[in-house]
Amino acid sequence: MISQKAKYALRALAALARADDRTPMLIADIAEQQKIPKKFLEQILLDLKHRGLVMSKRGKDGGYLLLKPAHEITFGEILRMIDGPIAPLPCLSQTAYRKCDDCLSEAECEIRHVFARVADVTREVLFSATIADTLHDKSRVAVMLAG
Amino acid sequence: MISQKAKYALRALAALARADDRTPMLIADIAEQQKIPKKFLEQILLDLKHRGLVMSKRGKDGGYLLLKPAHEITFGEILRMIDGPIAPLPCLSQTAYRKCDDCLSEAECEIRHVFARVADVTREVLFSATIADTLHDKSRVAVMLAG
DNA sequence: ACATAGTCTACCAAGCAGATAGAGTTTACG
DNA sequence: CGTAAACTCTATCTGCTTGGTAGACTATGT
Repeated sequence: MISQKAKYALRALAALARADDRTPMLIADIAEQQKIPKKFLEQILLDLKHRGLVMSKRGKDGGYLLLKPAHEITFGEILRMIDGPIAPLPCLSQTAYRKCDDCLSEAECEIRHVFARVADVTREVLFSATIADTLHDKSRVAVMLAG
Repeated sequence: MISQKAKYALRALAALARADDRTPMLIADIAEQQKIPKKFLEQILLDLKHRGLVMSKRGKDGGYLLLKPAHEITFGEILRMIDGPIAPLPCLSQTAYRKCDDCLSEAECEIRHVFARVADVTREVLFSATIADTLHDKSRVAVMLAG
C-alpha cells in the first residue's frame, strides 16, 4: 500500500495540472477540491516545492503552479520522493541500495530473483505513467465508449 | 518494501522445501541456517501452521514439515498472509477491498487507473512464483552458465 | 497598515514493526 | 513414571512511522 501522503501528493499535482497554468492555485482550493486536510497539504506542497516540482507565490493572488509539464512528472518519481524506494527489498533499490542485514549473499538469496522481477515490472508501470495521464477523465471515458 | 517478517517466512519455507520432506526440521535449525531470531521465527511458523501451510510435531524428534508441495505455495499467498493486500490502494484489493475515505468516486479517481496496472503486474509475478523457484540455486546457475 | 497566503518548526496520538520473555503443553524414551 | 526436547501461546516492550495539528513567522499586493 502506498501512503496517504503519496496519494495526496499525486492528487494535488493532478489538480494543478488540470488548472490554468498561469494563475496560481490556492492550497485551500486544492485541499477542498481533493478532500485533503489543509495543513497537511501545506507540508506536502512545500516539500514538492523544495524538490523543484512546483513553484509558489505568496500574498494576495498567491498559490501554487506546476513547474514542469504534467507529462514529464512520473508517478514513479513522486512515489520515490514521498514513500521512498520502489523496490520491495533494500538490496534491489536503485536509489537507496542497502545490503540486507540477514542475507548471506545476494547471489544465493532465495527470494531475491522473484522480487527483482516485481521491482522491474512495477518500475515499468510507474515511470511510464505521468500526471498527464490523470487528466481528461471525461474524454478518456468518451474514447472508451467510442472504442 | 516487504516486511522483515514476510522475508523470514519465505526463507523459512524455502528451507523446509530444501529439506527432507519426511523428517521434521527444527525451528532452531531453520533459525540458524537463515539467520532469523528464533523466538520470532516461532511465531511466524505457528502462524503458517494455523493457516494450513505447514505442520508440526512436538517433543523429541519434533519440528516442522511443509504440508503442500513447494510448487503449490506462491509468493503472493505468503505475502498476503503476512503483509496484507498486494494492491497499492485499498480500493484495488481483491481480498480486503475498502473504499478510499477521501476519494469521491472510483470511476473519476485520478490515480486509480495507474495503480490498477501496478496491482495487475505485481500479482502476475507474485502468484506465478512459488517456493519451488527458490530451490536448486546451484543448478540454476549451472543452467545459466550452460545456456 | 492590513489582509492574504505561503513557510517553517514543533509537537502529538495511535499504531505497527520487530522483536523478547516466560510459562505451559506434548512427546519420546529410558 | 520422570525428564529432556520441542513446539505453543500470550504478554510485553522499544523505537519508529503515519497522519495529522498548532502556531508563530514572512512575503506580497493595495
